[in-house]
Amino acid sequence: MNYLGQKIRETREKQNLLLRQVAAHIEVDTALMSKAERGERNLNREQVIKLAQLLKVSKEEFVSLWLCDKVIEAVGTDPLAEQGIKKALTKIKD
Amino acid sequence: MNYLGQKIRETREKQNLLLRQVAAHIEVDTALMSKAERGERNLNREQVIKLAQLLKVSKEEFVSLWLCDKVIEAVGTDPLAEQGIKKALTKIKD
DNA sequence: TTACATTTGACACTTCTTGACAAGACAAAT
DNA sequence: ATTTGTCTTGTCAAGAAGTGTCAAATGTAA
Repeated sequence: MNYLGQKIRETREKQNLLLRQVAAHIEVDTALMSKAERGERNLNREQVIKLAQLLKVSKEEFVSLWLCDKVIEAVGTDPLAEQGIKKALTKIKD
Repeated sequence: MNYLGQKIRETREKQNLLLRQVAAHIEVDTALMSKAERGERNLNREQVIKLAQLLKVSKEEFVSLWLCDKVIEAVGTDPLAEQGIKKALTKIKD
């Protein structure tokens, strides 16, 4: 499960781009790109932004999805996940 | 910055407990407990729960603060942090 | 089959985390 | 001024986790 990865794959396929091409654009191996799309590996902020540019999606959308995935990974499957996230949202607004 | 750590310290001091005592309760070094209260080291879920019991605070409060800290750490100081957290909150409700 | 795209597992390498220890800073009391 | 007790800081080694690459395996279409 990985929202950004899904989005990247979906967008990439819509534009008939190969993993190889997308991987080249951020200068990583195709294998890594494959893993990133399936949520097996994480990308860094710079890579996410470059991908947004290549795929002509707003940087904001990709970066916030990327952060979203990080948040979800941080709370895992904890029963109190929702409360934890809510608390973080409240605190961060200061 | 670390909300759970602050809360632990505050509660511990109100009850006149020493770092040493609290540390002993979760079987860690005093130095580590000191760092945990100042957000320099992380505790694990079990330790957080044990501390809640010792300090007579609800487990839910401590665990959700602990998750809150993890979320905030995950998004860092990213300008899109708030959006990322909001997105995660939406997605997690399914 | 052949050709090409993607996935998988293994690997080296680096960075992060963990718990432990010793030494230092600090304050209170004598 | 020295002792005592609490807390903090820096460092260390072992283990865990992350990063990117390669080669082999799998899938897919002509």
